Amino acid sequence: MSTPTTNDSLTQRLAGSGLRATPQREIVYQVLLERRDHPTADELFARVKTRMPTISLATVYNCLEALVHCELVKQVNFEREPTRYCSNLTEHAHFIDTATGQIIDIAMPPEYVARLKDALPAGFSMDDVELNFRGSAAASALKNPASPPQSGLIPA
Amino acid sequence: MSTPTTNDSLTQRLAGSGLRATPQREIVYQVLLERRDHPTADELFARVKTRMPTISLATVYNCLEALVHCELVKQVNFEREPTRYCSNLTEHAHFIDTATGQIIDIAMPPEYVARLKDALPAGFSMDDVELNFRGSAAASALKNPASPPQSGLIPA
DNA sequence: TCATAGACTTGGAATCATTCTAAGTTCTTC
DNA sequence: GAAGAACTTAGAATGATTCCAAGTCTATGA
Repeated sequence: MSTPTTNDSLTQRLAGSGLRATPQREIVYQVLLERRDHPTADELFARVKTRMPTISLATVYNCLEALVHCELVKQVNFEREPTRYCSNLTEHAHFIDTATGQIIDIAMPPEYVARLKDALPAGFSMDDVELNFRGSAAASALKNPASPPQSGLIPA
Repeated sequence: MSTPTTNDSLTQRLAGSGLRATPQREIVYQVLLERRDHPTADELFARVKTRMPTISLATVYNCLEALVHCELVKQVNFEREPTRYCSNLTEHAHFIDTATGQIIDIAMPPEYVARLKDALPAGFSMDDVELNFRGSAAASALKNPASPPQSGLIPA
């Protein structure tokens, strides 16, 4: 069972960049949406293969490139680890739990981003921010990151 | 002509981690201090070789590892580009000028870091932040980043 | 409906930053 | 000054990602 709405918007988005909606691209996107962790291309490849055993790793990379190109997916990098892929398109920071390696999205409301931007010295105009926290998250926060925001950032 | 103060502190710092101050480590550190851009291991290798032609790339990596270990140098990563090395130990953000690729340090005063920390939702305790801006910097800012801070961040 | 061209997929080779390895060199210490 | 540890070195190995060449699919238009 597929989700026509999602697939339609996928098709449209791809078409908007002059790209086609192929079964491979649909599955890769679908699988990425299903678990909102931050898989690497390799992990995604393993997940996708269970449903489409003939797909190749090169194709997973190609599909991800297409999805990134039409802005349905974002790439996330920490240190020099393998690139991770993220289907959360809202503006957000990342919290990396150093104990578990788990990556948690932390929503950044527009005011917060604006505040970051305002903090830049004169002469700098930014069009993108990247904010990564590293530390330890309470088990409750890891499982159910829904505590109320304190002053700007919102658990996602 | 060497800077005894710097070398002494280098020796002490290394000793503190049970490491020796070798000529290779001294030169690599020296070269890193001389130009406060953010060179890659390869770029650093090229600069160091002019003074010590026999040094190997592996040694440059080893020296950098030692310097990072004893916290005299920090590693900086953007996307999946080669790791860059930074001798600025004060807390700072990075601004990447998308036109030139130039990386500019933007000092983050302790209050600013505290503010970032406070913004985290309950249940998260951070011990490290990474803040990267991407955009375009005025030529004046690139050459002489000394304009007064507006609301928290300070050009470094 | 069929031919054609362009877009996609695929497996394997190539790339490139970084790490590993094994051998030789240099300190330290006793 | 000998033994052992710490370092350096060149080159091989690794691993994520990209490239390449060949084959397959799909939209178009005669």
